[in-house]
Amino acid sequence: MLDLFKDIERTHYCGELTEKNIDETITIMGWVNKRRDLGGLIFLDIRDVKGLVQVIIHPENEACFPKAEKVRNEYVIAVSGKVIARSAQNVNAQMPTGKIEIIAEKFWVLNDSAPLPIQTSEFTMAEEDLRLTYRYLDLRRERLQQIILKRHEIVQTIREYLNEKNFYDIETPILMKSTPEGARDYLVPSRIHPGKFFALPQSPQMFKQLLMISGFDRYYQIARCFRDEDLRADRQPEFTQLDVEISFATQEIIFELMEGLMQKVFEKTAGTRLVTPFKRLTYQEAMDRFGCDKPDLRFALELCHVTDIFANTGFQVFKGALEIQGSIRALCVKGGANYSRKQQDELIEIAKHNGGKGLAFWKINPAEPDNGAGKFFSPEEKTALMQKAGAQEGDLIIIAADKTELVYKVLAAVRNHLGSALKLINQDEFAFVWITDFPLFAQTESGGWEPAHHMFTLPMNEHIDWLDQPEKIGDILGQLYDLVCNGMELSSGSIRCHRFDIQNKIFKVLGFTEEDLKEKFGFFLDALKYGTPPHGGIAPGLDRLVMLITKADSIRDVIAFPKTLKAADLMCGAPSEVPELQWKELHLKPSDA
RNA sequence: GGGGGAGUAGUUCAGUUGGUUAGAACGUCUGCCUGUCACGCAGAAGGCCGCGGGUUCGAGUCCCGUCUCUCCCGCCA
Repeated sequence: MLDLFKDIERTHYCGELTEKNIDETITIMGWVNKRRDLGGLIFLDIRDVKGLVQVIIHPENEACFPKAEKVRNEYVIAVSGKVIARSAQNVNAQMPTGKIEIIAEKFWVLNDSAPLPIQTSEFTMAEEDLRLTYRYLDLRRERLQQIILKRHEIVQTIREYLNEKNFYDIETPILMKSTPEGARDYLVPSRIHPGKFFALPQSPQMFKQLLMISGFDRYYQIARCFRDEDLRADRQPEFTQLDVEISFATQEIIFELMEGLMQKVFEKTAGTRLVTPFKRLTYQEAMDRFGCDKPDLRFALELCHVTDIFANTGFQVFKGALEIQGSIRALCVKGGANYSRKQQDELIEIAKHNGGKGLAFWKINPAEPDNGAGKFFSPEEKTALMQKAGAQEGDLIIIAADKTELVYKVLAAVRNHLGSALKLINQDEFAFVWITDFPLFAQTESGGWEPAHHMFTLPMNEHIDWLDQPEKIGDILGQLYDLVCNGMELSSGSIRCHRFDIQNKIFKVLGFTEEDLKEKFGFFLDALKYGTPPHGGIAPGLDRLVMLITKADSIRDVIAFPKTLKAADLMCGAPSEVPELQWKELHLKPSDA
């Protein structure tokens, strides 16, 4: 019953046929998306990557009709026929090709199909595990096809832009040396070197810097990166970054380049004109106003600092925060005085979930001034609080008091929740903001220092001398910057440390011994000695960019073959066990566990 | 490592206080149907109720364990 595939030539894509093709005889190939058999007349919706078109098979056509009666959904067929206009009452306004249809003249069944284990219509969506097990079928879903094609478009636009700006696309190794940077490495055992391992790159960081030293002054790569950490809705173990590095770069040069890139990408692929230059916030400003370094600027709702107002408070919770040198900060919800107990409890849950102990609430209600935490506030405190928060009758004030770090975290989470709960967010907006002036180092629990972002960053010029002053280390700001959009960290970058002496000092602050340095970074420190140009770069996360543009809420939707939250590939069954012979060849022994 | 949600037909789900033969829709199969487009009508097949224990006269339902998917915290320079 199947026809051999020969001497058939596709002339058009289904989804690209329009009224311009009327009266043409064309040949399409694709999948039977839907069969509607009326007994004496059969309609087939044929699908290809460009879309759907309706084919009619009349019973008078004795060559086609018996075949069309036998086809089922997802059979692969080819049809030749004439494109005709649909009569007015038969136009389907929901369908892009709904004004035309094809009268079948020749009909080939190229392949059959077993009934699908998952439904791919827009009306039902299988559970995640099944979708991932049959990913190649889930990818037939219109929405996913559109995203994957959009991703292609975005990548093409990026390449076009960077090529125009004289950037070179250079590949860097996937098998590289394990280095003690942030995340856990994916390791690959070496057969030829017993007991030794390659690591998959967490990013091509060192290679791109080495390329600057070689003289390729403008580099980019659509680079796959690997991190063996726990997953999230926006985190996969392997993901893609647009890796960019520029010699003789300043922060301003990089900002301008990225603003131009985003503008072009959003204009071409999202149909949105972005306003540049983007807003800028220093890290400290972002923390003070929004409680986090990736604020969603699509809505206002800012934190306010009210520690001073409660310097002499009698309220135990606030007192406790003051005693541990913490702070008291507030959010003012306009018109929030009608917030129910249940809604307040919901916010408290969010606070607890983020490590907080709770929240204090006070509704601005002159008839009942002592509601909520208000009964612990003096009249002066109330006046000052209202003034500082810009609150008026009918508003709700939400207060967190704790270690400052925790207060930020809790209120940032509450703020984000309120943003969507109170529908303050314009879903069509893209609110870009640069976050700058990050601290270079962060204190570890044991009192040492670790890189706040990464260890190859140049401190602010005026802070370079502080590397020699232990008491100043925590105050050193780096030439670091993040590009944030709608509360999502889209890119991270920095001006790198091009001088051997400074880089060496940074490593010392981080507590590397001479031996460590030689062993882990010897080649890199060596390279810095041989004429390293000042340079810097940035690495936008491609997956997140695609999520943003396609409004996908899971990173799985923007990657053709993603992994589950446990970093497994359900379709091929990876990771998998391997024969004992392979263990031996790789000089590995099964663990006792 | 920790916390929440979910797991019942091929798929999405319902399943009351623990009580006869576990239901619906979609899909599949059969028949009818010449303008359908989530086609319609009539009928049929289809179940290890995730898995393993336990309580009980009796478990999809209660208890314990375990696996998987998912969301979040930790983690992710």
